[in-house]
Amino acid sequence: MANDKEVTIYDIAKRLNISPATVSRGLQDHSSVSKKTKKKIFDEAAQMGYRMNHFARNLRQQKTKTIGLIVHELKSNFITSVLAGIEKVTTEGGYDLIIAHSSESYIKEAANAQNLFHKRVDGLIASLSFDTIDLAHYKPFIDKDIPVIFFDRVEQDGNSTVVIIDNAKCGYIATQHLLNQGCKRIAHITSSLQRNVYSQRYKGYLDALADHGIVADESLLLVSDLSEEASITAAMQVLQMKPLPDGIFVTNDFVAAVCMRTLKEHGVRIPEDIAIVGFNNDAIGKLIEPALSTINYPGNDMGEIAARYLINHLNGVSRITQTNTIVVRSELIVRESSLKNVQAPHYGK
Amino acid sequence: MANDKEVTIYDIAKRLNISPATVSRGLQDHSSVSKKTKKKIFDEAAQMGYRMNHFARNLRQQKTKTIGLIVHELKSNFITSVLAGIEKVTTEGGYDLIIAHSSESYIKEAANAQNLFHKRVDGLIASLSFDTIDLAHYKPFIDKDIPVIFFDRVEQDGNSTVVIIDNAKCGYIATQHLLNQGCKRIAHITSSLQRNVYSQRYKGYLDALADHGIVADESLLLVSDLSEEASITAAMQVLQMKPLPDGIFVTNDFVAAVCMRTLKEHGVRIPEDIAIVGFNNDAIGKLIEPALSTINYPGNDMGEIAARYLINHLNGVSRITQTNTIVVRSELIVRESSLKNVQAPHYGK
DNA sequence: ATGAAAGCGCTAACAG
DNA sequence: CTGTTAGCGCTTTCAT
Repeated sequence: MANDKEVTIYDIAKRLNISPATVSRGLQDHSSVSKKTKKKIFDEAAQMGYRMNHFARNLRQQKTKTIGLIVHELKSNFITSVLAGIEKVTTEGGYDLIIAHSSESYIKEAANAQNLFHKRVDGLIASLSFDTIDLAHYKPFIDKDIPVIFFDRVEQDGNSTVVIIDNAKCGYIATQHLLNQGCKRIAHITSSLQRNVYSQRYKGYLDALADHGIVADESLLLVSDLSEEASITAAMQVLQMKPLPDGIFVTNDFVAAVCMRTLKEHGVRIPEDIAIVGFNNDAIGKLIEPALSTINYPGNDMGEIAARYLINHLNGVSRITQTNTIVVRSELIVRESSLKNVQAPHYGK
Repeated sequence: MANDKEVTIYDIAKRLNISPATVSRGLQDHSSVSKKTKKKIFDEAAQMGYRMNHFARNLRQQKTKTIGLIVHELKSNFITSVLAGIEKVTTEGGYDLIIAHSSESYIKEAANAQNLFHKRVDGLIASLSFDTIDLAHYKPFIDKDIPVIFFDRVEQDGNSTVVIIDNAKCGYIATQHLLNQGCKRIAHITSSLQRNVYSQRYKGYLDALADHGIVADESLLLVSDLSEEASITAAMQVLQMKPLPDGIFVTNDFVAAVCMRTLKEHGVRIPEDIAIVGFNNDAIGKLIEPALSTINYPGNDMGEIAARYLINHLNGVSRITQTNTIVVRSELIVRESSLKNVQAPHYGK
């Protein structure tokens, strides 16, 4: 039975001796169709194995019921969590999701944006690449009133709706925690300061130092990409520092884990010699030794929130422009890697 | 300029004083349109900001240019790799990807399959859930000649095209490696033996034992889900075993890492007391101590291969039915967690 | 090499 | 509450 003709509303209409319009309305549960006919329609549709043709509908309605997602990288715990959250909400809302990833490249990001624009997504969710320097490639969406929501890595120009955490605050509390542990000389390993997430965390770090009357030392700032190699390099640079730092705030748990390994291989004791705080609360944090203190923030929720806002906007439930910045909760999780003088607690286990 | 009317081929045709049909052909680079007109068409299209309406095209052609993907879980390093591979190939091929995840539930998997069927995907790629016991929900696809490719977690009934690794061989070499290290009493921590991947690995484990003249001890087999809690429980069960095993083959790196942590907390030395081999080559393997020996296999490639086969089939380049089983390479990576008596090498670093 | 015309399946005025 | 009708934008015979 491979090549059955598809069943259309006309076929249903014919069998029931009613008009296709009524079938269409019935299928949409339109209020102006009698219960009886509706039931007949649904039964017949099920019986005949009817499947809606979304293309005809979309063509007619000029809607795609599709949301585009642009991420900088798929192979990331954080992004995967966000994705899961988005997928949940969009599926519930009856939207399809087209995913594009830019591998941290501005060029690819722009190409993806263009592609999704041509595919006519109803809305877009995006997180920026490392080297994305402007938002020009999103302009076609803005011009056509297609809503765009950025999350995590965003440009805070006040013109776009963004879902973020308070990165400055996180940087502050992470650094403050290290200071409270008695650290006096705290290094910061991070990534491109062009991206808000990293520059804000850096700002929080600087503010915390300042509030503790410590003059920031630029040579303690290490910028790199987030690869394993770069992380090893960063750790080696730390080892060269004289005097050695007594604390490091790292912008990413994976990088922190690699650094810790490298430092330990060179005889550095953690946290006694150097205390470490990471960022993201990845699963590895609880598996390495000592367990990694980190900043926890809910990727899943961020995805759900971004998607929910977008869909509400599309459904006319709420207007996006009214809420420009959504800040999601975040918190410090203290584990052994940063506890200099106290008995290790068992948070987050 | 938010509400410009969309540019259609009619608009282009009017401006150029040619017929829409010619524009359509020109845009498709059809051979029966002169170079000159083609150029004019392309220029005008670009100039006017024309975007193809995929719905009209799909409606007309009765194709969706969309591929469905059903996975058991998104938050998995392996799945993410596969996804990245699939995304790459489908994007290159001009296909959209609709992703659905079943959270390891047969019910949800079936619902997702139905949904994608109604959305009329041109093809489907799927990996089965834990408790999926039959393939009935894929029957509508088969009946309509919609190609389905399974990967990793599959049902090898000989009727479907599958992309897999040789799990039995992997189980064999992992176990053999432990035996070669002098292990005599090897436990196996795995998951639902209903799924091919786990049952095959178990088979490999049994075969290796048999080939070394060791009688398998059922009490050394621990089946659980792959959660952190279950992994701790499994480790505790190992600790109860008398005598203690001297090796464990674990079906998943994360589970292995959690087990290792738990065992170490209870004073077990690894690899001296118990040698451990994991599976998947996750990033954590290189970050925990001792570094985890594991089986490496290429998720990315599996994704690319599955997607490529599907697309080739859809494009009529090759017929799927001719190649029923594609086995992807896999290998043992030896690290410190399994090296009982030799100096630790630095493989896989 | 180009044009005319029909139709993919659905929805939304409008009319009753 | 139901039917009639037109049209969304594209492709594709069939003609020329």
